[in-house]
Amino acid sequence: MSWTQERVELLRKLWLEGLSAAQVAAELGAGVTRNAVIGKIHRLGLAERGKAASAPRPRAQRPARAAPCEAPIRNGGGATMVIGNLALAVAPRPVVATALRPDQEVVVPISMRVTLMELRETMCHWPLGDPTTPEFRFCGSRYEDGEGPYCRQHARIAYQPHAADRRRQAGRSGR
DNA sequence: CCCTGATTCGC
DNA sequence: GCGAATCAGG
Repeated sequence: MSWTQERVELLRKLWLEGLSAAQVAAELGAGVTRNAVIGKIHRLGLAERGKAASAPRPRAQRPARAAPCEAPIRNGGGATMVIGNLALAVAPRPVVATALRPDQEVVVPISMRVTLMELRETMCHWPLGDPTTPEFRFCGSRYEDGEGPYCRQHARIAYQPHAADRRRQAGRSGR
């Protein structure tokens, strides 16, 4: 994602409105980190934002560059989705490939949806919407009992057998 | 632990 | 120019 004129405008607007760098990054959508926002803010000369940020600090020597981390590959064939510098480990097939039937739809009130920055370990990690748009959110519901990465409703969907497996199963066991 | 902005420097 | 890694701090 590059800094197009529109994106720079949105950045400037949100930043001057007082949003934090992380909040601005979340609004700009997946692939934009708060570091990217801060870097751009400085290059644009917007760092002041009226307020004196903090006392001048001497230095911050940058240590040797860390080795690039490997793309996460998890238990038995999860996929990896890479958006910009963000690598999302997608759980194995039941989660990624399960199609929702109408009666399985889980309606998550907009009020309880959260951005990536708002997502906490204790919140449901079920993705909602297109990760490449600023509207992308996570479910954000609290777990029922401190288990798994999903709330009860989404866990039901996530861990049910894949549709193809259900068909195969049905074919095997008769009918 | 959560978060904030600032800075350096390899790319 | 870009932004990850890191720092310093609340």
